[in-house]
Amino acid sequence: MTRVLVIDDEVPILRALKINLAARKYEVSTAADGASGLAAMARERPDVLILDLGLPDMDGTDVIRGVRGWSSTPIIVLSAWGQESQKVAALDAGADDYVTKPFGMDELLARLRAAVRRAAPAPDEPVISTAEFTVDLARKRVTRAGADVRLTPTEWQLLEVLARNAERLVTQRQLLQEVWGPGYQNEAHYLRVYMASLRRKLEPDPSAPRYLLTEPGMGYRFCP
Amino acid sequence: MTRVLVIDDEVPILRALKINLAARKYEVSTAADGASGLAAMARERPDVLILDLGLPDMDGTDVIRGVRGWSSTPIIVLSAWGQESQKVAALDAGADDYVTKPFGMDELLARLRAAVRRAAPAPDEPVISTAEFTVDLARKRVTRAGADVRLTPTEWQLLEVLARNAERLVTQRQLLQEVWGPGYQNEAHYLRVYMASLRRKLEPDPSAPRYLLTEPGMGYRFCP
DNA sequence: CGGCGGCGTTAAGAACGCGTCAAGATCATC
DNA sequence: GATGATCTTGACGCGTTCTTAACGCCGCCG
Repeated sequence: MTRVLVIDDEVPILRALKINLAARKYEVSTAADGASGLAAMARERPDVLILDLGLPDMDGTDVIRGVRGWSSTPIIVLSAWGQESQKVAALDAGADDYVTKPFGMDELLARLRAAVRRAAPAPDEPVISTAEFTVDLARKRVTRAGADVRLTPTEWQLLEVLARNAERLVTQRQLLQEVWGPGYQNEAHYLRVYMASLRRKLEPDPSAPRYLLTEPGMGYRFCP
Repeated sequence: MTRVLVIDDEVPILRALKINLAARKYEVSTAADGASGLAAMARERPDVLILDLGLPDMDGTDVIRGVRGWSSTPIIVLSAWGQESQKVAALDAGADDYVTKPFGMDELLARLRAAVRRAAPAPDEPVISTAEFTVDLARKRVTRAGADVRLTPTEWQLLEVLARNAERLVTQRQLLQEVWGPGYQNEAHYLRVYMASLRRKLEPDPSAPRYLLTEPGMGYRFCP
C-alpha cells in the first residue's frame, strides 16, 4: 500500500485529501506545519509527499530542501494560482511536480500515480553517448575518440547534471544549485566559464556547439 | 450523466435553462441566490456551475471565490450586456468562461460542452499540440513543421501560461501578473507586442490568428 | 463627422546575457 | 614550502532581448 504524507495548514483541503486518498487505498498521514511535517517525514518514511507551499511557519522551499537533504521521495507541491516564481523555486529546490490550487482531485491523483511510477525504477541507463563522445555516469568517465577526456571535478559535475537531464532544458538556477550548492544561484557567470571549457574539451567545434546547447535567458540543454 | 448547477434569480431564464439542458440529457439543479447556491455546490458536487453575476444577496465574484477555495469545477458566468468590468473580475476570480445575456442557447451549450471536456482529463503528459505546432511544457520546447522554434524567455513564459489554460480565456491581468509579476498589471501594452511576436513565429497567417485569439477588452485565449 | 479607446505593427535606444580571455586566489600534492 | 592544477573574479565585445514610443486601423459614441 502506498503511503502518502500531506503537509498543509488548511483544514478543508486536508480533509478533502484524506477522504479521497483513503478511498483510493492510499495510507494517509498529515501534518499542519513545516516543522512537524519534517518530523513526520523522518518518522514515517512515506512513499510520496504532498506539500502546500503556503505554510505558517516555514518557507515551502526550505521544507523541500530539508527533505532533499537525505531523501529522494517524490514531492508534489500545492501552490496558489499566480505564484509562478514560487513554483519555479520549489522545482529548483527539488520538487518533482506541482498542482495549482484550486485543483481537481482527478488531476492530483494522476500526478500522484505518475510520481510513484517514476520513483519506482531508479536505475537509469548509466551511459549516454553522442556521435562525438560518451558519458559513463557510473564510472564517472568521459571518452572521446577512444581516449579518456580529463575533466576537472566541477566540469564533471556540470556535465553529469546535464547528462542526467538529457534532452531536457535545465535552468541556470538548477545547475548552479546542483553543482555549487545553494547560495550560488545568481552566479550565472560560473556557468559560462565552465560551459566554455566543457565545450573546448568535448565539442568538435566549440564555437558552434552541437551537443551542449544554450537556451538564451533560460539555461542549457544536453542533446546526444 | 453530466450534472449542472444553475444559480440565477430570474425565473424565466432559470426555466429556459432547465428545459433546454434537461432535453440534452443534463441533470439540472437550481438555486436562486448566492448563499443557497454555495450550499448546493457543496452538497451536490455538480460537474459544471452556471452562475449569474447579478444575484440579489451576494456579489458574483464572491460566489466564485467561495467555490474556488476548494474546487476546480468549471464555472460559466452569465452577465448582462455592458458589464465588462464585472466579467473581467469574474474571470480573474477564477471563472472559466462567460456568456453575455441575452444569449443563444446554442452558444451556451457549446461553451458548456467545452468546459466539461476541458475538465475531464488530467494531463499526465504535458504536451499541447495544434495542427500547426506543438508545445512541450516539460521540455520547454516548441516545434513547428518538425523544427524547433526559438522563443525568447518572455515569449515562452507568455505561451506557457496560455497553454496551461488552453481553451480558456485568460485575462490581461492574469497574463501580466504571471509573466511580468505584480506591479505590471496595467502594462497591457507589453501583451500586444509579445502576442504579435508569438503570432509571427507560430501562426500560419499572423494577421488572422487561428490559435492565439484575442478576446477584445478581456484577454487572450489559446485554442489548439 | 470627429474624437476616443483598444488593438496590432514597427522601429530604435537601452539594457542585458553570453562567450572569451586573463589575472589573482586557493587548493592539493609532494 | 614550492609547484602545478583548479577555481574564482574581473573586464570587454558582441549579439540579442526588453522597453518604450509612435503610428495606423477599427469600432463605438457623442
